[in-house]
Amino acid sequence: MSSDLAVEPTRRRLSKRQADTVRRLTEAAIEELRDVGYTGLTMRNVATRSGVAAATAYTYFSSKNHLITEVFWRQLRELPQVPADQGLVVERVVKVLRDIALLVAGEPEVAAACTAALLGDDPDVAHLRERIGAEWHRRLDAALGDASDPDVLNALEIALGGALIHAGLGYCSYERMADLLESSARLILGGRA
Amino acid sequence: MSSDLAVEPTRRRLSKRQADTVRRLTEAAIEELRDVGYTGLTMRNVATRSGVAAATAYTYFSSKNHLITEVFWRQLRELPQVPADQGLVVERVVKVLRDIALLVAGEPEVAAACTAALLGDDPDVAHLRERIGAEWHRRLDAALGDASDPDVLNALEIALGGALIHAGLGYCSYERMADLLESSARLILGGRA
DNA sequence: GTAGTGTCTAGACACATGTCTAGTGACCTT
DNA sequence: AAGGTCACTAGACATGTGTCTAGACACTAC
Repeated sequence: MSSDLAVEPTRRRLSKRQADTVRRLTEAAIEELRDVGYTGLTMRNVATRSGVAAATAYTYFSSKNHLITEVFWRQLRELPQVPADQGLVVERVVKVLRDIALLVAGEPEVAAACTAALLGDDPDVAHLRERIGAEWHRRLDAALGDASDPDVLNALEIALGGALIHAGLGYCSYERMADLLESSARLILGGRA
Repeated sequence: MSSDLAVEPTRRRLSKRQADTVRRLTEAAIEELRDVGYTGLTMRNVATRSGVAAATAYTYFSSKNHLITEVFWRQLRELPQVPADQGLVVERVVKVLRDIALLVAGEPEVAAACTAALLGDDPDVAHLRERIGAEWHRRLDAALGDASDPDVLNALEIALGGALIHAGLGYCSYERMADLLESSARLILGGRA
C-alpha cells in the first residue's frame, strides 16, 4: 500500500526481510479478522497464513492485542491529512472525524476487534494507544486551527472515542455512527463558526 | 448491598441458594479485579474465592467477560435515579453523567475491566450491553425531560461512552474524565437552558 | 426414614496464549 | 569459499478458557 510505514519499527529498527515479515503478519491479521473476528483470530493461524512460525510472530508482537492494535495504528497512519486552510472550521472538523470513523467502516469485524484490542494491558498496546490518542488530538487540533480551545478539543476527542465504542458495541453501524458523530460535532462547535 | 437485585436472574430464575452463589461470585470478582485487574482475574480464582467449584461459576456465567459485565450492570442498577423535576435541565443531565462516570471511579481497575469486558462477543455479554445502553438512554432522556431531542440525546450517549473509554484507556483519571464529560455536556446543550 | 430433585464438586478434556530453547539456514564480509 | 551473524523454525512448556461427565450432597415430600 504505501510509504516508509513498512519500515517503521514495531519493537526496533527493521531490516527489509523483517519489515516484510511484519507486513505479511499485519496483512494476514486483517484477513483473519475479516474471516473470523477478534475471538476467532489466533496467533498461530495468523502466523501460518503469513508463512511464518508462531514464535516469529511473537518476536514482533508481544501479544494478540498488540498485533491487532498495530493494524489499527497503521491504518490510521495511512489516512491522508485534512488540509488545515480550506473551508469552515466546522467542516474541517467534521471531515477529520468522518475520515477516522469511516476508516474501518467497510470492515466492521476489523474495527470492532481493534477497539477491543486497544483496551489490552500489555505495554506495547499502551504505547500504541498513546500514539493513537496523540494522532487524534493532532488532527483535530489542526482542523480547529485558530478556533482551537481545550474544552472543545476534549469534547471532540471524547465524542470520537465514544462513537467508535458505540459502533464497536454494536449499538449502531459505522456509517450511522459517522452521521451521529457529525451531528455531535456540530452541537459541540455550536455558535462558533 | 441491596434490593431484590440479588434475586435477579442471570440465566434463569434463581433459588435463594443460587442467588447467594451468584452474589458471592460477583463480589469475589470485584475483589479479584481490585487486586489483579482484568487480565489477572481467572474464573478459577474467583470460584475458589467464592468457595465454589469452577464448573459452578460457569453454570451462572458463560464467560469471564459475562461475569465482569454482570458486575458492571449490577452497579449501574444500584445507582439511584436522578429526580426529573428539579433544577435546570443541564444540571440534571450533568448529574446523570457524573453519577455514571463516577460509579466506579473509586476503583479504576474494576472500571477498566468492565469496559474491556463489555466488548466481549458472547451472547450473554451482548444482552447485558443492550440493557446497559438502554439504561443510559433512559436516564439521559429522563433528565432532558421536555427538552429531549434525538440529536442531543445521541451526542450525550456518545460522550458518555467516550468518556468511559478515555478513562479506561488511561488517557485520564475517572475524576478528570467526569469534569471533561461535564464540560462536553455543557457544550452539547449549548444555548438550550 | 427413604426416595427424588436440584445444586454443586472433582477432574479430565480440547484448545489458546505467551515463553523458551536448540538448532537450521540465508546472507554478509573477508 | 569459509566464517559469523541474524532471522527464523520446530516443538515443548506452564497456564488459562470453556465444556463435559460422573458422582456427592442437601432439601423436600412422602
